[in-house]
Amino acid sequence: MPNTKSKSSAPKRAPYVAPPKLAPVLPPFVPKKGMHPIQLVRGMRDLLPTDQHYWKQLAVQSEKIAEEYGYERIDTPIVEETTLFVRGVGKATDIVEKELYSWETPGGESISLRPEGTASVVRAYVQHGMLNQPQPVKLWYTGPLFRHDRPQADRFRQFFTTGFECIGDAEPVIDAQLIIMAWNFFKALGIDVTVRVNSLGTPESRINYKNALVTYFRSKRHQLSEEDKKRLLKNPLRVLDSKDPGMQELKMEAPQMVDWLDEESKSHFMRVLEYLDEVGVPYQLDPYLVRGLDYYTKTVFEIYATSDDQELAQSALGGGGRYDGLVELLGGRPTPAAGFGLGLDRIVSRLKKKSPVVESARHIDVFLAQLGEMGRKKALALFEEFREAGIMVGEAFAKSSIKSQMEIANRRTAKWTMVIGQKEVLDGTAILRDMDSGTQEIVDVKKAIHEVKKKLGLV
RNA sequence: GUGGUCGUAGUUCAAUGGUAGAACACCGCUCUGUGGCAGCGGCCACGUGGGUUCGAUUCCCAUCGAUCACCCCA
Repeated sequence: MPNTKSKSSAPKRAPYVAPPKLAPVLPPFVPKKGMHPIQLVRGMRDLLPTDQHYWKQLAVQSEKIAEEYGYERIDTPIVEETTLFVRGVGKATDIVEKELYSWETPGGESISLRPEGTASVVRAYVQHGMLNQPQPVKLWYTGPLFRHDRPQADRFRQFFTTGFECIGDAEPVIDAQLIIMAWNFFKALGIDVTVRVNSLGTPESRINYKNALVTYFRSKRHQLSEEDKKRLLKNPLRVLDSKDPGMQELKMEAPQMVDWLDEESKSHFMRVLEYLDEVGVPYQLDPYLVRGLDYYTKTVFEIYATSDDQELAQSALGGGGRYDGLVELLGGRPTPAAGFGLGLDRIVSRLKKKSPVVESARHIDVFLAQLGEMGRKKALALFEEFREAGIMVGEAFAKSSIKSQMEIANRRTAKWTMVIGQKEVLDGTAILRDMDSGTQEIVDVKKAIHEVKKKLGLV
């Protein structure tokens, strides 16, 4: 090391460590016939350039809504300690029981790809002491989630969501405003949706209700299908959602959730609905709406595309609710909170169906066509000048025939094409062609930028 | 995770127990000096593995993937 005179304040140099031995050189990879083609891992997807503008639209809309309602962006890792989800989402939920991507690290920690966003945000809220900020703390995020489901149309193992979490206030107006936000999000995108709402009450009232439900259906056991008997054990509230035709009558007489809500939850729910009425956001009461995460309390809601056609609109575009117990569950002070998430993949899919036409070509002001090596050099340099002047330039420097360059200029709907060949370079000129009329003129190359600006009305 | 359907060029679709065609797209030429048109040419596929068969893209099995329902939700 030539560095002999080290400054006294400089930190001590770390002791020299020999670089690891290089791996033995492997023979070069030779493709063989019969090799299986490498393709996407099941449930994964590529977001192709042709679809990017839909995604961008959602990104813009998410940010806009967040700003309008005073939510601040937060990004949490896609990997968390497994315990976060086991505790937060609930051990017995499908999401944790069979859909979690978990593994053990070399260091022996059990970690998981996040299957939802709320737990991480609450973890961050607790860990960074956000309880010391003015309450409620309003946070939003967007990113990928992972669940090991069986894939289907609009159902992926990696999917993208945008979520909004409002932590630190118990008022029903919070719940209502979250629903209003979600409603406005879809309204701005021009997607017709139906909001379904329900109240699960406090954990205690929910348990009482569950027990009542189980008692009721047990007494009618002989009338239940095998499927529903299983459900009764696993998730009694789901029995009410059964499609079994024989169930319809039984359901009519089954205990209703509303009747088992504690007084506080009931009045909370009524007030949420009043607020929605006040703003004019339509909703459907859905007494069978249960969410797949244990942390929900009181208000829950889901958003579905309004199926105007025969398309099955059975998959929710978004959903959320209140989770008053979660902050405490994750080690924070008892803190009420509520939030919702939006399924971006499914929303993109709706947007695509709604307006499948795509205008792909990016806008360019002028296309630079070159001819011969001298022309190419000049055009390459000119491109930089245009770029620095803020003019959008198109080019195909790798092409040599003027014809193919004109074709590309045309395809990219350039209004102007500037042609520079050997002759022009020697003369210090350039040809400026109007692509609509086909007329062209010779301009001084030194004034080329000014000339183009003039044509574009920028000067 | 359970059950059903499906799997041919980049895309949309054909045909066939004797190894596959078209359209569009892409690349090139006609045309190193001018795009939208045209003509000509090129490129590219039977998801993978096994079985039956003289011979399989076709029939059978498995597998992978997609899709639908269940399930679940985003």
